[in-house]
Amino acid sequence: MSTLNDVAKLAGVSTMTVSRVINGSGYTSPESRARVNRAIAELGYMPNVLARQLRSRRTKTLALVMTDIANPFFTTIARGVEDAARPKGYAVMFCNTDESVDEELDYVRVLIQRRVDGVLLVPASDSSGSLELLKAHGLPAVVLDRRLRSGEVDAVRADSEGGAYLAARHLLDLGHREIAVLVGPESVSTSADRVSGYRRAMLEAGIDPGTQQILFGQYTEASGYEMTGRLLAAQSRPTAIFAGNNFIAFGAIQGLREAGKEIPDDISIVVFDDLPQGWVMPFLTVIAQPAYEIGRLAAEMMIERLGADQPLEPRTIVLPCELITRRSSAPPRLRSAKPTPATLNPTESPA
Amino acid sequence: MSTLNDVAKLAGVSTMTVSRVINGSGYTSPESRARVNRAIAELGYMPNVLARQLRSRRTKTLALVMTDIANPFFTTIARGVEDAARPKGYAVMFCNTDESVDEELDYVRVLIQRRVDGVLLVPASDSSGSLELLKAHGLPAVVLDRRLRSGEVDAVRADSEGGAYLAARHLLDLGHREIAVLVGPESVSTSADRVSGYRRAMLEAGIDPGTQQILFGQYTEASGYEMTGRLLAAQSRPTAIFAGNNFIAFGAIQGLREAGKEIPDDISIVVFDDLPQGWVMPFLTVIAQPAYEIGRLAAEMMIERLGADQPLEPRTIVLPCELITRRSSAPPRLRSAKPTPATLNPTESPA
DNA sequence: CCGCAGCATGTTATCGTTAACAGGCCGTCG
DNA sequence: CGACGGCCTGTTAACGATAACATGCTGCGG
Repeated sequence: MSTLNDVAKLAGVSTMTVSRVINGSGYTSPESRARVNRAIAELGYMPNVLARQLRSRRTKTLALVMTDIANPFFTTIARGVEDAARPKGYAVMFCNTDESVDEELDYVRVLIQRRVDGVLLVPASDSSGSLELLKAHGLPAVVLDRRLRSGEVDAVRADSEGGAYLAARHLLDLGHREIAVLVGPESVSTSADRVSGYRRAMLEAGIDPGTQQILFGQYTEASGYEMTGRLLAAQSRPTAIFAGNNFIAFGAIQGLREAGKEIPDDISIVVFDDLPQGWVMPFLTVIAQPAYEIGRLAAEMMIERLGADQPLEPRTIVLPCELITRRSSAPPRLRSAKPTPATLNPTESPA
Repeated sequence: MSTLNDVAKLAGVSTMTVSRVINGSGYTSPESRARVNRAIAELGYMPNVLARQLRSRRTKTLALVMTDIANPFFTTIARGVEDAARPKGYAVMFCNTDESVDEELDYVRVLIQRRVDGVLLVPASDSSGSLELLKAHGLPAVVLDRRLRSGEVDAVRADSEGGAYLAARHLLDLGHREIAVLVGPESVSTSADRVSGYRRAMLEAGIDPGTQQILFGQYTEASGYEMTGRLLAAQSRPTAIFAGNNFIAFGAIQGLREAGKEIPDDISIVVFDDLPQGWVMPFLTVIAQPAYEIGRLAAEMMIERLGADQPLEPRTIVLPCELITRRSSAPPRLRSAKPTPATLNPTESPA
């Protein structure tokens, strides 16, 4: 494996001249450039990225640490990150924590050891210590998707409270008065915020949220299924469900189907998070988050910070959500007419 | 960010002693160990992986370059690779080429520059030059899934010829005499081999493969759909289809459904590649490849080679495929009894 | 008492690159 | 003519770790 030095010898110049030609930095004569390029071609020289990174103290690498790489919401964020980072010469490492604080810390340690330039973090918990660890080693971070108590850090997220308000508002407008809520862990800000937004809409409509079923669980299909079971076993009979994310919705739909409930005839459902083509997409009424934008903006924020001469003040960006009305929500108790076959109707196998 | 040197100073020893304590190499007294560990804890020291890798000339990193990261066959291989590599202290970089030779070469160049220890490659083509480039820079490679003309390299793959033979044999045993074949590009060895195995079975059964429809396309859903269209437009009327991989099968199923063909009543289908739970899985008769094993063995082969004192001879491992009979294949023209609802019946939304 | 093996530690050079600084040459301007 | 600024190149010293070798101590056998 040839080195800068080999190239320099062959071209009859110093290593610095070779380095300057390769990086296009400093002054080089057209003549040197030609000789160096010829030598590079002849040797099939490839720069050693490790040495470069060690010396320059920059790896041109960002990391995206997220809680569930199987969730289209996060893969969409990942695409946004990558699309913003690549053109600026940054590589991206993707890390999956499965909502585990320990995994998150393990990854953060690895990232520090690899000297990534910055970390984009979807925190598994408010108190993992990851941010402190990063700060202690001088790595900048941007927090994605979730709020943290400490505001001393860049953050990009969607307006969960506002989105949930839209969802509840939509169901109220349709005439629903008993609206159950199924969300993730109470300790995760998105859950809390989505419940807040829901509460605000209910209060505005003159309904006491205390009379409603609000269940906290996990952001998983299994948990959605289980919560739906509890919902249906209870006394009250909600005419609509607000599902806190797409996976909870899958579980809920499965549970409702098994219980013989038709959507939206027997029960309406509105979901936080849209889904890409090929999933259950054309059916569900959703609150769409600008996932791609969240990823893109977070990466841009990070890169801007890395390029800044002096330390920047922490910034927070909150993006609005959008209600997309489809066929899973309708006025309550529409027992007479059946506008659609009313089952899930998944037309295509995913590909 | 503290360094070995900082730790050494604080502990009152030399950097080498610290290095030895951290790596557990050479002799160290319990006393030094204690002092060093205390200093490490106090400083929150984390080793600089870049410097370590540069000096030791090993990155403890493998790369898996594959042609379609969305295909469960390859993600299963990836799991096998990771599970074999992790316990031995190797990290794995995953690279997706989308069957493009240019992307493949780009990745190979990046991997050389990053000085990965070895590359596991699913070649996009027989003649990309990737292997030559790797060899020129002294990086060992293992070729996965596909045959290459040059046999001078480690290789792990499934027995496509034998698997295809099983598939054809199965359909012949059911009584089919007109069996169409839809596969990927003729230039990819797996396509060629699957057609060979099919041919052998047909000849054995006294049928001239020349009378059959054998279509080459891409290993994609779109191509499967398109080829199925051509199939149905032709004169001959196959009673069975042998699909060269899972995505081709998806396209074919879609095409058959649109043409009003029921599976397996009107037409049987056998597919190369099994699918994980949650897909169309419990329905399709498949030739299952030991994907996980392919990945695991390839990684083990590579790690063995990296640890060997002297150069090893190139080795090739070919693993057998398995026929798993399910509901998509049946005797031809069973118009009378309908044992199943006979449509695809996808029960669950994927999660 | 000497030599040698086993333990423990330190010194020096190096991995391959770039940052920082130091010229040297040429032309131009005061 | 000397100073100065734009070009071009080279030298030296890192970046943070480990390989290789050197050294010094202890205890044991001959």
